[in-house]
Amino acid sequence: MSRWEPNARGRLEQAALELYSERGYEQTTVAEIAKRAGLTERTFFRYFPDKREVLFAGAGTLQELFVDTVTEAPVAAAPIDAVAAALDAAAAQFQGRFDRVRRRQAVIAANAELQERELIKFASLSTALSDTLRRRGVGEPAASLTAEAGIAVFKIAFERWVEQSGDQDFAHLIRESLAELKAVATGA
Amino acid sequence: MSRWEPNARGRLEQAALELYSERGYEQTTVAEIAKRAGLTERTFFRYFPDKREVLFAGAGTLQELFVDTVTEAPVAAAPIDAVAAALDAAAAQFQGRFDRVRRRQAVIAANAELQERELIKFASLSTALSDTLRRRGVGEPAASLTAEAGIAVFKIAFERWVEQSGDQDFAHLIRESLAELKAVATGA
DNA sequence: CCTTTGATGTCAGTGACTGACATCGGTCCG
DNA sequence: CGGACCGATGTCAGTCACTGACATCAAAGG
Repeated sequence: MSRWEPNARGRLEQAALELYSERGYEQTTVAEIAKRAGLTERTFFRYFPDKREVLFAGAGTLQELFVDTVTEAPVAAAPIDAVAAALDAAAAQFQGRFDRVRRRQAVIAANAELQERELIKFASLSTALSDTLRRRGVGEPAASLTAEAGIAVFKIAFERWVEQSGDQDFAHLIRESLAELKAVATGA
Repeated sequence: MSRWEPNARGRLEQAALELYSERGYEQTTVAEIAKRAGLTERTFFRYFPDKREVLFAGAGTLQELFVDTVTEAPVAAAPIDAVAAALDAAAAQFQGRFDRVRRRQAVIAANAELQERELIKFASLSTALSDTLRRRGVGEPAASLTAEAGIAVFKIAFERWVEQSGDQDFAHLIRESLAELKAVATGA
């Protein structure tokens, strides 16, 4: 028998999401999160660098998925299409977890600090995407612009997906937004 | 004779930029900023809601400029061209202040928290732009996508402008980036 | 059996930020 | 003129996010 309950990190994430949902992000102290997870405040900060990051554990995985998908796209694929493939792959990841994603998003939508953190995660995604495109031979500023445009499409499709009741396909919303971007960019 | 030195807000902004430049954002305490401005910490927080915001005083003005320029664009102008006009107007605002802008940007580039704040300012700009476009009759998701794409162009042109020695025209970099976005979006 | 290791706890800080209240030139009104 | 009021600032005490230093102790390994 081990000395401690297993999965401390997961318990902290769970407790944080619950408390942020119940009483709001600002009204929750780290000590309370730790207590609900059966740990101390100090231990919380051993797993997460700050109070916000506990909501963004999945960001690293998502970024890897983006990078891998772009890397593995056909050499002949245009940059924007390689990025589109990555967005589709990401959509598939989210598809099954609608309820949890939505709860998390409601917490973020209610607090500006959390929105800042979300934005920097998107920015990091964009940078990673841009780097990957450059490794495929895309120049600047094309790589950065393609990455930013792709993330914009993702953000807007994601918003729309979360807002509605869950019947619309995320991947479909992404394709729609991408088509709209192409139309809009050419001055339609 | 008035009871206090005038322009407390301006003195705080100046002191903050100096100190953030000299020893870095994290190594500077709000008490130090206030002291250099001849005020107390408490007064700092009466002018700025937090330690970061003191660097972003101009954001409101910039947003007004964006919104006004888009509002006044010819009715016949395509959404992306109305946004392009706003970017040009913004470029003109920055053009003369290269040194100060660059110093500020160096501070922001050195600290993740400040980057988060900058990102949420850009996001706010994007939302304002999107709202303005919708008021011009542009639908969704076209309005949001046009706004996001426009901000992406601005961000990337801005980066390039700040990185180089100041001889390249900001407005020119914006036009270049916008052209590149159009090319990239269509799958070039 | 003893040593080492790793996850956790304890404790004492620092600094951002807030609420409540005090201060005191300037201004305005009677 | 004089007192009431106002608004920018100061003072003070408190909360909470976050950090560094050190202690604890079951488990793993020799």
